Amino acid sequence: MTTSSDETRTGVPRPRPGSVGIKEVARYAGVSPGTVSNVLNRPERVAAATRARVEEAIRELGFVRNGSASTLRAGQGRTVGLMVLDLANPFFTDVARGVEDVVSERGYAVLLSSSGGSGEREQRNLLVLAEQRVRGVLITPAADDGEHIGRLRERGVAVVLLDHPTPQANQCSVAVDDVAGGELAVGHLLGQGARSIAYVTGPPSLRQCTDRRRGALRALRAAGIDPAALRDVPVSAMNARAGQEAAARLLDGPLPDAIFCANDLLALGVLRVLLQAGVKVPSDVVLIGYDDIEFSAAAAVPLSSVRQPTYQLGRIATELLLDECDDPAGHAHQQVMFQPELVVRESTR
Amino acid sequence: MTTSSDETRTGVPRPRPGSVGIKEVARYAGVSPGTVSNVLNRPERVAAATRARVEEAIRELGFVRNGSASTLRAGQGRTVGLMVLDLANPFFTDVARGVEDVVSERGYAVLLSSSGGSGEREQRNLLVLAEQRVRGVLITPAADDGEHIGRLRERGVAVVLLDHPTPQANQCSVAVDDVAGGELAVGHLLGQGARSIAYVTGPPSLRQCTDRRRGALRALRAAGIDPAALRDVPVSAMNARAGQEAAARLLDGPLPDAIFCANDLLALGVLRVLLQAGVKVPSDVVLIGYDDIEFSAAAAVPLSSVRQPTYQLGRIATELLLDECDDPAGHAHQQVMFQPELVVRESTR
DNA sequence: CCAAGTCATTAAAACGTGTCAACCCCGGCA
DNA sequence: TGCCGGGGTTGACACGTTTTAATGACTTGG
Repeated sequence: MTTSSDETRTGVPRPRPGSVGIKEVARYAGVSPGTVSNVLNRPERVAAATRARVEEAIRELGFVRNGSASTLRAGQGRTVGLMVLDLANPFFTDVARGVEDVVSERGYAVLLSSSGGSGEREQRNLLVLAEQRVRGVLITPAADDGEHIGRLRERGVAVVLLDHPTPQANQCSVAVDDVAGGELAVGHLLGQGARSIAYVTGPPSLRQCTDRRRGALRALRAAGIDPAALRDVPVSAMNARAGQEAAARLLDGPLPDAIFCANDLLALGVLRVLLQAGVKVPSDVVLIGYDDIEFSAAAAVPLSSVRQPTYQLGRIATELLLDECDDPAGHAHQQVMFQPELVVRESTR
Repeated sequence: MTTSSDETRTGVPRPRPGSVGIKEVARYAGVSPGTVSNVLNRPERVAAATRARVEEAIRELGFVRNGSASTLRAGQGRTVGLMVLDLANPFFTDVARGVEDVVSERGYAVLLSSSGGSGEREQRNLLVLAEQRVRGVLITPAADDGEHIGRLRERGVAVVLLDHPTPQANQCSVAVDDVAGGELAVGHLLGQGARSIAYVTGPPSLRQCTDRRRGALRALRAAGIDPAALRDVPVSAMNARAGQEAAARLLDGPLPDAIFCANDLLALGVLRVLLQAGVKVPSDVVLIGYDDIEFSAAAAVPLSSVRQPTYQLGRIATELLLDECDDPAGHAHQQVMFQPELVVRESTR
């Protein structure tokens, strides 16, 4: 043993960190590079004593495996892509939390991307993910065509649709029944005596919006009410500001009995403007949102909403994805569909 | 020109997508692999005609560059890591939005990681980032020691501290003055007549919490009030649930005049329990949070808070990071410090 | 004591790209 | 005509790892 910090007990000079590769580790431990690789990837194949020596060398030299080289040679890496619609929406960040937790547990890494609802940006970012050779992609599609998503799968990238059901049996999907959710919401509004309902909704290209609308109509039909009782109030984004604009437009004409917002961010924006205008919720208008984000319960008037198992959505989707990645042969595609749950609070009482 | 979709006009069979590399493109375009690489990396060096032919081949074959090989050979890739404290906190998701926007604009990709405030998890995830050979890391440190962060930098990874000031001139940091923020908040509370103040705060390992506390004490001192007027109410997490627990504890004893929460999530939790217990805000207690997240304005009692330029924080930090990555030599480290802003709403009026 | 295994280790060949020195072609100049 | 120069292009090697077939040492059963 020497006390010099630059020399090992075998007299091999220690390379500067960053340039230390499997070879240096091998030399330091007195084995071949192949053995070091075995220690990293199939520890059971190497004798306990040598393994210990190699691990010691790894620690001593501060070796960290070069993921690029590994991915290149092995043909597959340990990263997955996550493409969401909107990072500012707690719904998606809750999903992302679930994703990140699972991914981190299994030693993977997650490449984050946001399409912002734009098909073009989605496509551009998917290209970046493809270049990075992600093993799989979790995606809430912005444009419905499934064009470039299909291409991804052809390239051998596992894809799980996130918050997006699919009838096709050749892929996994995890979603919540938005039609049922819309029906729950509007059914509840009707039960509270509402007869005219405004539906504040994002662009029709978003499946979530149209599905919730279909559910709303179904509830009306079930109650024997003219579907015309549902009036669309389209907005261009799904955030609180858009909700404020929607409310301003609503205040221009005669108020409906009830307002159903396609998500809670919209509802919070609507609520704010209504209260400022002196409209009482729920006595003048009843209001319900969707997603049941954490903040809805704490709103000026606690918001009724439709709850989705958001965090679980992210977890399950990621588990499906990684299962497919880790064992593509023995993997059976699943289409998971959760049922939403009505949460009644002051805004509809 | 032939009509077959499997053959090109030159009769070269088209390889299946996924296995098409720079070589296949080269053969298809009738050039050497080196030229294709030049088209990708230094287009100006190749004649317009050949460049067009290569680009055509790329499009035709659906070639996607293998990022791993590229990174391996070039020694550096086009990904950066983002390590946040808590994905469920809108503060960090706003920051993440700024990061993602810039990163996406510049053709980079972002590896997302969350430490959840745990130094151990932070270290584990940093290792994954190092393996992926990220070019840089944006990090809000969970453990203050700067131990493994230093190691990262030694490895040649650019590091920008996010929401974390540093006195050291050898690195970039972007932060908001938390001491000033704490002073603003408590100064305002004192101005409203408060003489006893509870400070609901997370673990002392979080710099944000201790800095805001220092600011609070400074405000007390400036007003000539005994610092003992500030009572700590420590909680183990920085979310709404922890806020609820803190409020429950507060309700056990005599209520203070005012409550200062280390962030808005805590404040929203506190507010909820107070209202349920019949405590009136602001007449019985005044309440102020920190961060001014979007939802604070829409709370049951609109919440006073301390606003930070969150999205900008993410943008600027990323720009600094990428500038350093793209030109390490000509890069001058900067320590950016934003000033927070008091936002007064009903909860303190 | 030998044949047949078993187990641990090794050497060498890939993986797909970037880089760099060498090379070729063509026009201009002496 | 010969030479020079420079833009365009090429070929081959290197990056750090995984993998496979082969080698060697050691055990076991006959």
